[in-house]
Amino acid sequence: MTEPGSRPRPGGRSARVRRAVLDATLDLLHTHGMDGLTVADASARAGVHESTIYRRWGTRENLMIDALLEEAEELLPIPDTGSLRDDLIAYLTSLAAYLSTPQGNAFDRALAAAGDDPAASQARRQYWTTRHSLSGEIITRAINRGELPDATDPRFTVEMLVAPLHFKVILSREPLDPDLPTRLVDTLLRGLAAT
Amino acid sequence: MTEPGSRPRPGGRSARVRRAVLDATLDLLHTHGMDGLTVADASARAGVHESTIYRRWGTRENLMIDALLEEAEELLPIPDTGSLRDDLIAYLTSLAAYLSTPQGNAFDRALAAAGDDPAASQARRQYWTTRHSLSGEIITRAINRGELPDATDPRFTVEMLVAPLHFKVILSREPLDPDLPTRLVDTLLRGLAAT
DNA sequence: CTCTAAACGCAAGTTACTTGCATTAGCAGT
DNA sequence: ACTGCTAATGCAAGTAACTTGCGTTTAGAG
Repeated sequence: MTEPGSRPRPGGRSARVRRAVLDATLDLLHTHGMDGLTVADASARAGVHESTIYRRWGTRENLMIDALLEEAEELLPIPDTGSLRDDLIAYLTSLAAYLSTPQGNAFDRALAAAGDDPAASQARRQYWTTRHSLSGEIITRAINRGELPDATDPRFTVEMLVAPLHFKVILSREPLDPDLPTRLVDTLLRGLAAT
Repeated sequence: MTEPGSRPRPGGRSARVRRAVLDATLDLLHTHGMDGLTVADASARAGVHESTIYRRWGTRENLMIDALLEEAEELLPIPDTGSLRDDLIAYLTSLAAYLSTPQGNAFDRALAAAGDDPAASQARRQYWTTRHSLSGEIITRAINRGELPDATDPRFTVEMLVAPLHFKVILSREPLDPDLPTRLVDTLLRGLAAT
């Protein structure tokens, strides 16, 4: 055996069940929306018992997060226009568009509503780690082009820009204004005092 | 009668019940934390039936929000030091301190987890309206002192600063670094390009 | 081909939340 | 004060969400 003590079983039935459940969950999310998703429905559609889902994912929120994770990755490509300002505006615009869809909205709110159990914590860590490393490239490239000081913190900078979008989606529940990305980027680049 | 059709009954029993329930809820939040609060416990401690709470508040989250609303107001005073930078840093510091307490943390997460029912929507609107009008004064005063351009949008500006704090509390679940307020304020005031 | 244990199905149980109905108690008008 | 009206509450039964113990299946190692 390769691993002493535990024998994970990634291929075979587990993988089949996982895919079936995630596909069923995505289907239901697309048709009924985030509030219309129940674990019972998802299990029935996946041809799997309800308790299987609860055992693997723990809560409804964790299931939603896992199902929407893959989708989110590919819907948020990292632009590379050669200009820091354009890169940032493009990135924030696609993020705003995603967060305005039912799926993106559901993903953000599920991530916010999920608890601190191990499954949710790991999903959170995984998502933000890959997201930060991807979006951080925009900043790193700008530093290499000489557009930003060497000491610029990629993660801190990106968070200052994306946080207001998430804030409106999750906390104040306001629609995202189309020119919000541009305002955010220009304000941060120029500083407040500039006219 | 003053209002045709409906007769509100603000004084008397309703008010007594409301106070008793909110006090019981706050007590339980302080002792058991946000996850330890159940509607059954709160109702028992308030000497009120469980269904009364569900009828008045609808959900556990709405009850938590309502109970923590008053507390939040007085814990976030608006500083007036005469300097924009100092005002902002002081404000963000007190906000960060509040969000780091179990109560502040619970309040933010309850606000994020609450749904879109009328009760929750109204609580949200009320909270952010008063909060924005209060914190907006920092910006307005700075404009009047000539520290900022006349066209500066108070609400937009404050949101750019507070959003990263809420983001870490709700979405990434990271602790708030003590010098985060200073970094945020200085970055926004000077702009990214500055060294 | 056999053996083992992780993953699953099943069913019963617990907890959270909802709802219809009878009762209580503010408030208005006398 | 006294009386009638009705919103707000208590009570109890019901529904739905979630959990758990146990027997069964099945992927994978030897």
